[in-house]
Amino acid sequence: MKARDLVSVYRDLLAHYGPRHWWPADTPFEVMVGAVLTQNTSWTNVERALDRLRGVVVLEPRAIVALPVDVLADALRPAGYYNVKERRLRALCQWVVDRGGLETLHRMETRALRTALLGVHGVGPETADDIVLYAFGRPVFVIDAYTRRLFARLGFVRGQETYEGLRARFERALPRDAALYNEYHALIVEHAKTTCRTKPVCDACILRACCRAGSSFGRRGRKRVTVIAGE
DNA sequence: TACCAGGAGAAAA
DNA sequence: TTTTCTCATGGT
Repeated sequence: MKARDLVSVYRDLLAHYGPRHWWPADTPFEVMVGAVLTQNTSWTNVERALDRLRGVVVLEPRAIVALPVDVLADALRPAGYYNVKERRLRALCQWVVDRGGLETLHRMETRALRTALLGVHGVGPETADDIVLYAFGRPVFVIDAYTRRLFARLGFVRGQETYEGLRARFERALPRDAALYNEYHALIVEHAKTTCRTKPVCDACILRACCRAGSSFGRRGRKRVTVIAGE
C-alpha cells in the first residue's frame, strides 16, 4: 500500500465531506460504551440503546455496574445482541472501576492501554482501537468493516489480511497522528454510509476507482473479500 | 421474505 | 491453529 495513495484517498474524502468531528459522543466514557454497542450494529440502533440507557442510569462505570442484569440488558435491546452486550459492557465498566477510573487509564502508555483493553471480555481489536483512538486520543488506525470494504474495492487490500497486519500497513504508510487517524476513519464511515453501501458499483461514489475494483462478501457481512485490482 | 449492518467469544474441526 | 457458529434488532 503506497503512502501517496492513502493520502490521496484521504484528501479526496476530506475535500468532499469536510471534517467530521468524530466520534459521536460527549465524553470518553460514552465513546467506550458506544464502541461496545456498535459491534456488528448500525449506529442508529446504538443511539436508541444509548438513549434508553440514559433513561435508567447516569453514564458512569460504577452506576452501570450497579444495574441489575435484566435492567441493563433491556436498555441495550435496540442495539441487538442485548444479552451479549450486557455482559460485555458490564465487563468493560468493571474494568474501568478496577483500574481506578478513566484518569488512571489516561496516564497509561498507548501500547499498555491497548493490551489491557484486549484482555477485557468482549473487547476485540476493533473495539479496543475505537476506544484507544477516540476516547484516549492515541494514534492507532481503526480497521473496521467499512475500511476493509473500501480499500478492497480500491485494490489496496487483497483479503485474508489479519487485523493487526492491516493496521500496521496503514500506520506505516501514514504519519503517526491521532487527529489524522480520527478524521480518516470518520471519513471512511461517512463515505460508506452515503455511497457504495448496498451495491458494488455506485454512481454517486466520489472515489470512482472504488467502484471499479468490485468486491464480494459472504453472508452476514463476513470478511471474505475478493479483490480484482492489484496493490 | 430475505438480507444486511462499524464484532467477538466459544465451540468444533 | 483455523474455521464455523451464535448472539438479535431494525431497516431496506
